[in-house]
Amino acid sequence: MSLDQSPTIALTFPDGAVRAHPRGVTAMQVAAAISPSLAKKAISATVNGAHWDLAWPIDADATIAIHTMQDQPQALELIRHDLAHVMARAVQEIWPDVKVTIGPVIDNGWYYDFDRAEPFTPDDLGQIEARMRAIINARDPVRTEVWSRADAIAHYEGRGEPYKVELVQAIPDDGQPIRMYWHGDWQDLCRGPHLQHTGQLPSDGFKLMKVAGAYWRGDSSRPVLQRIYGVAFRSREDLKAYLNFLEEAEKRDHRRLGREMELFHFQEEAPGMVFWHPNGWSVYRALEDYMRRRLGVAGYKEIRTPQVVDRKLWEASGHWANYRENMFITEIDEEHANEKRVNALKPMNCPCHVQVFNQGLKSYRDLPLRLAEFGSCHRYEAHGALHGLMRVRGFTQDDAHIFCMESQIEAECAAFIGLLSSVYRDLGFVKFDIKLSTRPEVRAGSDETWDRAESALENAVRKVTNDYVVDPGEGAFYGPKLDFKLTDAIGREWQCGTFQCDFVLPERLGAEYVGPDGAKHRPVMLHRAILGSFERFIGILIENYAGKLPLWLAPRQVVVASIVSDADACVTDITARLRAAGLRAEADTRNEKINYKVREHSLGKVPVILAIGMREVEDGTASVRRLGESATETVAVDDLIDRLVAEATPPDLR
RNA sequence: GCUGCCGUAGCUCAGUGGUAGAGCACUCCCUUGGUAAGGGAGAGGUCGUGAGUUCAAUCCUCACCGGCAGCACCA
Repeated sequence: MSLDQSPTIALTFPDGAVRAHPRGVTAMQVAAAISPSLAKKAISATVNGAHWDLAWPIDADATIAIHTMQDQPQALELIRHDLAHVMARAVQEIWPDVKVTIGPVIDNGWYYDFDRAEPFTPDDLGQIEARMRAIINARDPVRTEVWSRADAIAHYEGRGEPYKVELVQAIPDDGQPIRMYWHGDWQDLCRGPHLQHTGQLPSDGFKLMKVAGAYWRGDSSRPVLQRIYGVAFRSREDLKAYLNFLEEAEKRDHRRLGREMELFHFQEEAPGMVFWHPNGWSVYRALEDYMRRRLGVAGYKEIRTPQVVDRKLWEASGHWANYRENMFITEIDEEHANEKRVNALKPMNCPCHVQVFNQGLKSYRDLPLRLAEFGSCHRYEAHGALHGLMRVRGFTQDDAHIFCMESQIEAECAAFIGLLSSVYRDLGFVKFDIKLSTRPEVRAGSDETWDRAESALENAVRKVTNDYVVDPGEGAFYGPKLDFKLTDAIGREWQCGTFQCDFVLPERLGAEYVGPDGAKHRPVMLHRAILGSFERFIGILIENYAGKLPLWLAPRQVVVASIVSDADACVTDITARLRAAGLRAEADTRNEKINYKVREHSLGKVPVILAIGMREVEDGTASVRRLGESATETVAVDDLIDRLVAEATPPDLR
């Protein structure tokens, strides 16, 4: 032990001030030295960058910042964390035989997993919330103690808490403190930090949301626990804002809008497969036509490959060994087949694309060769994974594979990022994040190859932005990859685009080209997609726009509605002219009032409603009403058609 | 795939151990109405499927199918 330590340490505050304090001073004492009111309001500190409990001692010179509820990230972290404990305490007070496990902070709140024979009911949640409020109102002081491993294990064994025993045992025995956290006479294992007392929690800023089963430690071979989710914010207002956000998300649910807008449906006989209706298919085709043009301009060649392929190809590609559980396997009915062959519906397009590449001898002069396919794929996804258009079993990707030399990866990647950002912008997404996933532990290819591929991707990204994250070890075994996550109108993130290097498949399927040296070489294969699957992307578009798609994507762009039946002929005529001009227009000459028609088409998210009464018939005009606006405008039909045609032009053709 | 909940008319949902109801939508009639629901009448379901318990099942039990939420999965 060092005996020549100075009895004081120097603490540096955010404003640059430096103050001397006794060695071992707590953050609470530091706050108190500044002012009694700060001491009262303080919730935690940041000491040398670490989130620090007010009660923990500081043993050396450090930078320090004292936090109050004004400091949102720290406040939310503490509130959610402590509420997890308060909830666990409330549950054990009500049901003493329930066993506690873990309760981490997550986005917007926390959860806590309990081992209990019966699941919690919604009534239980109300009861737990009430007990939590009582604990908060009791303003129980919080204190932490440092225990030895042996004591902690003995303690939990004595209390019959096997999960906690397992948790303590899992803490590496490297001298890090094992902290016990107490409020009142209830106690939990926790690394902290925590609030001063339970009274600092917002008694009306949280809500228990739902109950779900969850595996202990996420392992599907281990017991299922009862998980309770809560959300928490600093105030009742923030909580309300969040609940409103959830309501907004619910209103945008593409499954509901898909029904209301008559876009698509699902049914039992084909779970996870979309039945596209005329309206939905119209959106699909507008998007596909757009992508086809963009890919063509970017130098891709479109191809089409089989959907049902003999298992031999899947064995060669490695899918039969690694992906078979997710594949739809077909067998030909023996009565009708001369030979019995086992086929599979393709879950991916890449092996077929290599077959196209392999036809004819390729020269380095052919590279890069960019083969695109709107490839219809099928994957047997687990029942529980299916979710509307977002997770389906039959889908179509905007897929393409670029066959190139290693030296071309960087340029191809840069061009791809440029294309992707332009496409996202056209589709209404202004923000997206990039993630670079690098070599995993188990991988194919030499370290030198990985070095070059990773830096090619990184260099390509850097040409566009320095704002990207690296996820070490998360690459595929066959090569590094970039993932692109876009942000929608209400702040949710969706991973859609991807760019993956593959050194393995060309090898497995024997792809080669003749180099300048006259010898045969392996091409690198780049898997890439911008939208991901059309199905899922359309789901994202619907939710992003809350159904109010931009005119060029809207299934019914214009509805022409008569106000009186004497205007019906004129409505039919205008509709025909709109269609002749290339617009998707419908006539509504039903025997209904204009109010009724306007309401119905507004709910159906039709962007433009034209109302035609006798005045319009006589003047050759139309009364134009835009979705979401109550004002109308009367415009000459000829001008209107020109205007709408211009507006309905896809962004790449403007 | 796992846990929990759910499955009644096209949609949203109510309901009962003795073979079912509402609102909207739909059809017809009246109404010709100027920008988010005009009025009236009518039609529509063997209550997800199969088995069991029972004198009797839409209702209770079990299995299966599908959906929802979460988990796991997303080579």
